[in-house]
Amino acid sequence: MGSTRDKIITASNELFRRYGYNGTSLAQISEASGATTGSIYHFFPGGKVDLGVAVVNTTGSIYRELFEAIAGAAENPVNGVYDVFVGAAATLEETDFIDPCPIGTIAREVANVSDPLRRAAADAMNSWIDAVTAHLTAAGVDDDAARALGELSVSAIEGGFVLARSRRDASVLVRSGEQVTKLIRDAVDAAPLTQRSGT
Amino acid sequence: MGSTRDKIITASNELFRRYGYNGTSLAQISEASGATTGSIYHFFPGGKVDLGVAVVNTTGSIYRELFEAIAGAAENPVNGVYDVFVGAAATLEETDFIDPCPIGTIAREVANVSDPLRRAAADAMNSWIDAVTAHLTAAGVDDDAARALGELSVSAIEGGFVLARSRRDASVLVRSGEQVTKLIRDAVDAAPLTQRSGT
DNA sequence: TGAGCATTAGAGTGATCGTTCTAGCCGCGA
DNA sequence: TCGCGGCTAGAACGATCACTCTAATGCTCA
Repeated sequence: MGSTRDKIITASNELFRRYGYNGTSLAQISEASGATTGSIYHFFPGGKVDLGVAVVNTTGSIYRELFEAIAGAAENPVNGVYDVFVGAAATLEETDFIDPCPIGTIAREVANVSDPLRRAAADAMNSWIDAVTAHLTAAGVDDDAARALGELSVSAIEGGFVLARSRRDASVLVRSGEQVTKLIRDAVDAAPLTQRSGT
Repeated sequence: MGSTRDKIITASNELFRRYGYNGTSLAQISEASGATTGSIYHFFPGGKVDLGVAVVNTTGSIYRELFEAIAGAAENPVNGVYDVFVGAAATLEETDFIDPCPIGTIAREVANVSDPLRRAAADAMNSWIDAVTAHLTAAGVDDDAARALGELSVSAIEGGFVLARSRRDASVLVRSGEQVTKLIRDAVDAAPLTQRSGT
């Protein structure tokens, strides 16, 4: 079920990443998804904004799950976030520097114009920060410190995308990941031993 | 001289920050600047891209000088970058969360579409990183470490703008500034005493 | 004053924008 | 077989897009 709807969201996601939100037309989305204008407005009665919100919500959930999968597979809690930076850099190079994240682009374009889109973007990024915070508190870091590191991680990745795509060189993400990891290591080392988990 | 040209660039800068690059029309720029279409194409024969490049170059220089002014006025080398984060947060709140930086927005929108704009954005951000690097090496930090911290600073600020504007809460910039400052303090403390300058 | 040129004025171009609308298709329950 | 509602098809709408073009203006320097 929802196959046409899914195709519309998937096509929009890719187009937004490549051309931005305002830079993508519904005609492009129609052609790329194989859905007609009628279908798009059937599933997204609010038009382009409705569609944008759906893309942001969907991508937000996917990336949160991706973070949890990567961080969960890390050999130790300190390296979980670093692995995400490295993975993002690899993705960027493999896709010829297409934006890996439509949310940051949409947020910057329309944060002052569309409240629904702004809120959806905030919710998505907050959910990532929640995930990083949970990951670090599980390693014994206190909540405030963990959250500050989560915010820095998300900011550094989103900002790193801008820098990496402009330069057409993703290595900055790896270097920023190393810097953030230093802070995470210090925070984990400072945690009371009794609260630490993991190896 | 260049008064009309300047007005066009200033108006475009403000509109790009508020509505994005693709979200701003030449008609809006014409009205906001008081210049006619003819004048815009007289000064920017390449049209919107030409204008965008000029906005990026101009803003890039201004922000580089602003960083140097703020960092130079800091009471010690460690706090220079932190003061920039705090200043950015204050600006964001004073302007009702209008994007302080048109360059990040333009870069994300058109990095895969317009090479001149992509390169101009890269040049601007690289010049900021050069400035941070120079600031830190003057405090004795070795060049590679200083550059990595410069890259993280610019990424964290650009990414922080996305997060702060979506949340309509600029405090994340202050917290990220604190985290980055920890790394800078460690780097300065690790520098050989003979190379340190400042108090 | 008058020639020459940078600049401004603004109507007009075809293309494309997001959106609306009506007609028809399809599969399923009775 | 019929009817109905979810879904699709795609033409059409007015608005607006980036851009072009021809004239006219105003400033400078002789």
